[in-house]
Amino acid sequence: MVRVRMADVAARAGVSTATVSMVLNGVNSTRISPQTQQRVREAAEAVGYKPNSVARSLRTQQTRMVGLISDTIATTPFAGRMLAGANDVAREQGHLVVLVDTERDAAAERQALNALNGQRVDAIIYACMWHRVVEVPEGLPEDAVLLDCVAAAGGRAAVVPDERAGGVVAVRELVAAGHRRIAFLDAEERFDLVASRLRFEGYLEVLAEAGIEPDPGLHVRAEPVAGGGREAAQRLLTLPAERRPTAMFCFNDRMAMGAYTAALHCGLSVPRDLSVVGYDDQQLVAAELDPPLTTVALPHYEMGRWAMEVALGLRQADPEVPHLMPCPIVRRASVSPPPAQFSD
Amino acid sequence: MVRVRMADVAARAGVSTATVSMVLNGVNSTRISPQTQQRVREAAEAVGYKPNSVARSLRTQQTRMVGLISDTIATTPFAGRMLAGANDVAREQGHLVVLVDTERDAAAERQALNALNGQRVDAIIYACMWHRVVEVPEGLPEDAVLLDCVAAAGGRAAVVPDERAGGVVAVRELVAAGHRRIAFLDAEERFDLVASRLRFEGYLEVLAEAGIEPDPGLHVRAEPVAGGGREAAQRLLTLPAERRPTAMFCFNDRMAMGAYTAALHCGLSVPRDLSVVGYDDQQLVAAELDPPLTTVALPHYEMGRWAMEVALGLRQADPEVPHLMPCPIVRRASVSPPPAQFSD
DNA sequence: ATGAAAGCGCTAACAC
DNA sequence: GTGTTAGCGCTTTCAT
Repeated sequence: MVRVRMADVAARAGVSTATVSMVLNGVNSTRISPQTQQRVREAAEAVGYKPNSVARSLRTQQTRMVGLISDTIATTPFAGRMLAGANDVAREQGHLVVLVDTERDAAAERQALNALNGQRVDAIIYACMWHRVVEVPEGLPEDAVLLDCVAAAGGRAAVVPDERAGGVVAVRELVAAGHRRIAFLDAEERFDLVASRLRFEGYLEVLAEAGIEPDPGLHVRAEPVAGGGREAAQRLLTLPAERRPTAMFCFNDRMAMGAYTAALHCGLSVPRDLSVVGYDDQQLVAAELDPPLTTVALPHYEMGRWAMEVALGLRQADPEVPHLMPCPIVRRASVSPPPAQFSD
Repeated sequence: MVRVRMADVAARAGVSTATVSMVLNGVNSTRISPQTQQRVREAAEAVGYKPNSVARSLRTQQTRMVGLISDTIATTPFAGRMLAGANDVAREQGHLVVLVDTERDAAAERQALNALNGQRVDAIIYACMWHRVVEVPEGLPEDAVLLDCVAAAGGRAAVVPDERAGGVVAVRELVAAGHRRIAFLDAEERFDLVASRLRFEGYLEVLAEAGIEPDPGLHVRAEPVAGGGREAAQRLLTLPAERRPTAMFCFNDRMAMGAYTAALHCGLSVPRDLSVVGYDDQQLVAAELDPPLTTVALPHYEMGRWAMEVALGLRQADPEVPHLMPCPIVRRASVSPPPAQFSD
């Protein structure tokens, strides 16, 4: 790669580098005659000039790069859409994103921050791959924005899914279909999932508004994977008829997948005998189940965009209150009215 | 952020910036007295000096950043492990990865290349989210490395999964269990998947080595999603007993998921009545099926590492022949010997 | 309407 | 053993 500098363009156009800089950046362009501008552009084209952003950054003190520190891009398939959202905004704004995966290792986080600060990125986003409360690493700049997590200490711009509203919309879907015995297949408490508590609140809220007395026996917990969902659903489905649920709201799509299996094993058909709503809208899963799963989508793409917009100053954020991103329901085919004998 | 420069450290330590530079970079360190070194380090610490990589890059002509251009991080959950592999190597080498998602748009690719070249990244990786033959974008540097794709025109360092060997290992697993009527649930030709042809070759190879005459009726095609797998499996399972397969090798895990459903609907149990092997080892899916799916893993992490190693010059690559990364089989619980009446 | 020149913060050849 | 100095390639103020 032959290196051609601004001086080469200047020489060829018979002007100074200052003029070339102004023309090419469209700065003070009124002050430079159209003819000169034309000449400069032609010269740049002719010599194949490509600006050197490193030099530019050194001079201007901004790099047009934003650092994105994430735990575990590796181990969840959710990362993609978050990165995509952040990346799209960055591109629209002529910025680049520098990605660092720290796998939640404190040393790696420190190293990442150093590297990013060293490269003088214009902003930093600190992302988690699932909704959490985090102790932010020491040295994370004040104006870093948190993506899919909130700071334990507070005081940070942050965006997380509106899990409570998601729980509400999920359970309302079931109530609207006529269900009254609605189970919540929750994650076990040991996983300490903030989403768990919030979605449960949403569940309770809808029962209350529908005048349904919550049945503690319908709030069951298991490991938030298919096996857990299966086992929990199994327990529920072997209950005596009058205590058995006609619908299940599952903590995530994997548990819903397990609920499908349990139903099948009990000779029940979804949604005819049992309605199911999941959470996550997991790629390549929710839509592929049989029947396709009605679920609540985690707004990863939108959160990614939001975080980048705040990072780039395109949008204001209140550091005191995390932004709650709506979780839209995705209607597919796993909900129908309850079997006749259970309707009101 | 107060900016403290090398000159500040030099002043405080009572030495020149050259000395500071040498000490802090460990260059020519023999030539500088231990006392001075000590003094410099203390001064750096005291004033909170953080090197400015931008200035360093300008001077040294290397940025310790590598660009990773990818189509669609957004739409597949496979991206993560590839990024993780690349990222890990980069970190080990003190490099940062600059990620650009172009969504396979030519204009975006051009823009990305410009931006990356402008930032003077030390290397470029061009990644696809599934195995393809691509027309590389004009302007992609000669020494860019291709990840999960090969260049139509050839002549590029590239790494892709060894799909043929993957097909072999999958089908051997079935043959070893005693199966002789093994179906291949393939993707339809219109999807134009290079993996499809290759895995089929592996399938045929194993049949040949086992002395099994391939039955064209057992090579069926469908859309490579759960619905397609289900439908294809359905067709196969309604065949007369003597022509029915006892095992299915599925193009991907989603098709295998569909095959499970079909089996269930026919009152067949996996693996007792039907053995199934998938492909991809899709995260949060293969292991969650019931029974957990035996499948062939796509070596995304390893390919990501390989590409980064080549990009950073840690490893040589022959640009004439793409590197084939092994696809290991992941044994779970979907394979067993065929039902007694079908054994030899 | 354009040019000269001073840096941005660092490294490395050369001097002493 | 350590300092001087000349850039890396660009932007921007100040002169003309």
